[in-house]
Amino acid sequence: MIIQIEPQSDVPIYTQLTNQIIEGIARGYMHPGDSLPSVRAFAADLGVNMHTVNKSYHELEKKGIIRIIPKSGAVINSPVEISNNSERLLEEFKPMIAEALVLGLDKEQIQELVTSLIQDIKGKP
Amino acid sequence: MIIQIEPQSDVPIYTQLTNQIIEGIARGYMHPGDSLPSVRAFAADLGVNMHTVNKSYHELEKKGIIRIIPKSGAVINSPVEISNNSERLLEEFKPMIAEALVLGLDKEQIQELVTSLIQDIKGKP
DNA sequence: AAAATTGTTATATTGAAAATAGAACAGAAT
DNA sequence: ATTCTGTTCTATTTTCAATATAACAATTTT
Repeated sequence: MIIQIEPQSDVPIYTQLTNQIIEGIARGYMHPGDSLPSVRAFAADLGVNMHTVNKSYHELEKKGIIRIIPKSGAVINSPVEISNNSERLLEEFKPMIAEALVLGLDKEQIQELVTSLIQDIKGKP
Repeated sequence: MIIQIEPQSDVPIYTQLTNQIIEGIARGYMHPGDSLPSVRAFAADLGVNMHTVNKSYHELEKKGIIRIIPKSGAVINSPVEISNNSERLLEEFKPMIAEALVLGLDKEQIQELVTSLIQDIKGKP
């Protein structure tokens, strides 16, 4: 799985990494039960610092997407063992929905946008 | 319209302000053509610095939601005079959709989430 | 059993961003 | 004419992002 980091971006490196790992799982490049690379190996691979990868892993753990086993590694959780995050998801989605509405999109157009994104992600290639 | 700033939050004050203004417009508390308060008055009202409000206004202008008329004020744009932002919206939505998928939500559940948010916002009270 | 690898923790430094503060300017509104 | 507007400038403080080492203890590998 290919990760592309843009050091110049205004979005922090650890967030870029978090998002791309999530997208990689969503696309099926990685599966529940799989281990993520060690923070050191991954950092060396990406050319970033170990702590930057570590921060990303802990962000993923906070979201419930992986579990970090001390002195061992990071493992991708299966959806069934993830606690209910609908509350947090709602709060994360709200600003975007509001923005789309203000920009003039109606309900159907927003649903189309969501649908096309889901198909883009799930229709792997 | 009531704005609530949480200084302790990890999301910057100017972003909190931007999001709440957007939500306020989406909810119909403010309308296209309306003027936003002056940066000074708003800042005094919120108990924050003038430049923080100014930064929020420029963020809103970048999104196309308001226009800033030099030496005059900030005015809410109508949707029709907003250029096409679908490209940026797609990029903003993607990480959230991917996260929702990884957390185990299927297409229908995500659509439901979006629908409930839209109804919450548009069904004013 | 010994060596290597793991995540963790701690400290330190650098650079950028966030937020505040005060001041001054020129155009607009009253 | 006075006030108010957004703009611009400089400056400071604080926080965050990122890097850099180093050391520790437990797990894995050899």
